[in-house]
Amino acid sequence: MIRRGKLNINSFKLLPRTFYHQPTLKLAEDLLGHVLVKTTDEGTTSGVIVETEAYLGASDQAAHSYQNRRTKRTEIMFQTPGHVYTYQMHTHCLVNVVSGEEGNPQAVLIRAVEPYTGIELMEKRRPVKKPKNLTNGPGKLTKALGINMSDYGRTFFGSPIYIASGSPPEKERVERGPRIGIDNAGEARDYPYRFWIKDNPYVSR
DNA sequence: GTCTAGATGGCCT
DNA sequence: GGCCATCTAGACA
Repeated sequence: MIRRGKLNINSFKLLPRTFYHQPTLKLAEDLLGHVLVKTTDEGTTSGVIVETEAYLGASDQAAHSYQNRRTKRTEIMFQTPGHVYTYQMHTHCLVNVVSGEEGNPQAVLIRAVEPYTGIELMEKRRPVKKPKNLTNGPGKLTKALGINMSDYGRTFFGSPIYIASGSPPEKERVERGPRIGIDNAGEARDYPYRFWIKDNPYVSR
């Protein structure tokens, strides 16, 4: 059970690096319920991961690393799992967890989180009328948590951006379906690589 | 160098 | 539903 309200951030328990060494689709599902944390000069904010998408690299037309395309941007995807892959999309920054063993450029996009700690700071960074609009999208959550391109290439274990152990949902609370916003990715458009926690109000759609 | 499309979000009608 | 901000990676010349 995740505790609400006041909480000592020192009680966050880092997920070990071994956690990231598993098949990308399983990692995408297993990340649900864990806690994405970011510490900056302004303070610490965190959110429970409630929606993810897997990008399977070489064979996945929707992935930046399709056909093992190796560029300055995708370089980090070729590294060991657990690295941070951030990139700019229009006016926003999106955050991914690098997956797949070294040389296999896969990743998991974090599409939505449920605000957990540091909510005041998040609201200061991202004033919203409806609470759920704080973090119910990949560009929204990065702004609320203060994640940006300076996080590119870090790891999720032992840096200002990390993932702490939370409480994964029951298996029957996990839903799966096609990814969002990749209409021009050929047949990859319909691959069911998106995972989310059923009925969670912070899921993007 | 130039051009284009994009794993989005906010505001408009 | 539509429009567009804002900017960079990637392709091509």
